[in-house]
Amino acid sequence: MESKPVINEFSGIAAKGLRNRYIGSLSAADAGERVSVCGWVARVREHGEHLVFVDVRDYSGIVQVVAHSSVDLRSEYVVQVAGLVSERPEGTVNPDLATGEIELTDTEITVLSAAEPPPFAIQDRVEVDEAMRLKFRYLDLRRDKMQHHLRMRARINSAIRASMERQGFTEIETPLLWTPTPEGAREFVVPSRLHQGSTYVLPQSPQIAKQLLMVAGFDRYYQIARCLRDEDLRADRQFEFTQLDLEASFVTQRDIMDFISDAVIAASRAAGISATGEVGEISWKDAMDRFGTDKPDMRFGNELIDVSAVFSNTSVRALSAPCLKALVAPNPSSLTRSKLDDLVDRAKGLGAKGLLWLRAVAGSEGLQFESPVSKFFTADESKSLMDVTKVSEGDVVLIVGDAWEKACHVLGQIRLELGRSQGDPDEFRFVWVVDFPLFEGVDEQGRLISAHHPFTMPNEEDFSKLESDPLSVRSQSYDLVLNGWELGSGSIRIHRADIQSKVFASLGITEEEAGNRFGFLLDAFKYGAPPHGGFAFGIDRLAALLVGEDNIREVIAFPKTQSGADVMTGAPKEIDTRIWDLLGLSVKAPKKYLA
RNA sequence: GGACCUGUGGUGCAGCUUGGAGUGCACGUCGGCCUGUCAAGCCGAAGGUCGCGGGUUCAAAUCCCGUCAGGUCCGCCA
Repeated sequence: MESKPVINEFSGIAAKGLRNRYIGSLSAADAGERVSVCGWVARVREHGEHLVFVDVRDYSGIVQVVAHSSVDLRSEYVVQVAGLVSERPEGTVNPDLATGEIELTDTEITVLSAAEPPPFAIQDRVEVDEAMRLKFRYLDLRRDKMQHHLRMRARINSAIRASMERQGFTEIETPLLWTPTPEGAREFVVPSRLHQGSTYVLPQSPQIAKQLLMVAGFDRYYQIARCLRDEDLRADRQFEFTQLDLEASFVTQRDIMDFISDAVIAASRAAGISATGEVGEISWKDAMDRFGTDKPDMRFGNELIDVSAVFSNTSVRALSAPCLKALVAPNPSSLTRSKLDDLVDRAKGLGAKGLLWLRAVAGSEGLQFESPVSKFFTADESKSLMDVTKVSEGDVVLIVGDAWEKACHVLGQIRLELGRSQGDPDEFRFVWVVDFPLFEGVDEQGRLISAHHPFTMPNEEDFSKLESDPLSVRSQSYDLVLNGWELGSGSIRIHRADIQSKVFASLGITEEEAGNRFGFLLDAFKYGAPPHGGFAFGIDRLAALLVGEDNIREVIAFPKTQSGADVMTGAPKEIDTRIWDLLGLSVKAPKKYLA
């Protein structure tokens, strides 16, 4: 994508010291003025010793500097150039350059710092291996694209802060050295020197701290917070990430959703995206039914269709399943036999027993299905399948039969795979996913598992089912999704001891266990806890999507590789035995040296 | 823990299917020429542990096994 420089409004006056202008601010209107700029040599074009062009770059732009004697300048030298802004001679204007109407003449060039040839060209158009980019991140970041992305991210942050402040939120910092909680994601452990054998952990989120702030009476708290999770990395996941974290008291779910919607729309505007429209809304059940995922990409259709009823009396074994989901594939002509076989493998890889495909072709008696299984269909089944899927000639229908959630999930993944190219990269479809189940299932010991966390308030209409039918209880929790990426989630919290006890009981958490794990929070709730709820969304993800990237590394200055290494610093590194001693720890032989 | 893709002068790539001398392209670097270029142009030169280790073979960048690094995904993760 094209990256335009993000020039802060005050650029023009901010230039001081060794320069009085930013390069991108120069234009024909400045002709005749002597200016001083600083930057890096982007390119030297020497036409003999009497005419040399030097392109000098700062983050805001590039300008052509003219010299009439040989210069000892190479790429990436850091220079200060004093010169006269001059309109270019007739016929030499460069329309591809923002400063293409002018050049600096009568110049005095000072080398502030010489530079070795860089290991790769500092140009957007040069693709560089990821490991190389990360090893020389300071050079990678010098490129226009990365300059643009990080400066845009700063603007997004700023817009989010402004939105929060406008809505009456107070920014409060919470500890990085937190207490271990035997919950969910793996925590980064920080051994204590003063309390040997004990540790702090780095927070996975400020969840508990912000609820305590509610008890404390800070009724609208927010923080742009670093969070850390020791889980395997992905394109949208780093160990460290940044969230807009907020919590508010005396509010409903709707209030929280409005606060957040305001912030993300403001962030989008800051990123130059105006056409976001309203934030949509869909229930979790609908999202699963129609898109096969709780984070639907709603930029394109091809929704899943329930065809269970069509084959309720089928003799085909593959179709005898609790739930049958169908998808009319986009671009059916591209689905060759081998592509279809790949899809079958993909479906199996996702845990499905199989994937049936049927192609609608013109036959002697109108449209008919062509497929390895279609001959086992009754005429009624064929007809009814055509009706419900609304196929026309050439279409391919894909069917997965399984338990409801599995069938939805598998076909939802296939939908994404086939439809991804249909999503308009310039469209931003924010959507709230609401009415999540309170429990996502049961563990090996038959205990219910929290879908969000154990303080999530059940939907009031479902209170009565907590004991009788807990899996059908909906929670007051909500996710924000953008173009198929989960940006974040939140919930209204339980602030009443009686409801909390019931939920703990459902989760198989005893009073004693609850006390051990969350004692200080439960204690706090005894002293007057306001009804409260909150939300947190990933700014890395939001920023990546808003600048058109599909990997959050592109909006993080110094990210880790997928194996969690920093190839620039070499972290993580083994440390000296003395440091372990100081912490009262010893280390077994590193795993890689064990047989 | 698992699946797949990638690794070849400083950079990006081709070569690998079907083994035959480190072969090729573009950029960069170094030297020379060049007074209006802007991814300047022209001429010339230097630059290689084909990620690493092992195997097969008369012969391996190429085939096989292992391993390391980077990436995408599953598991994991809100």
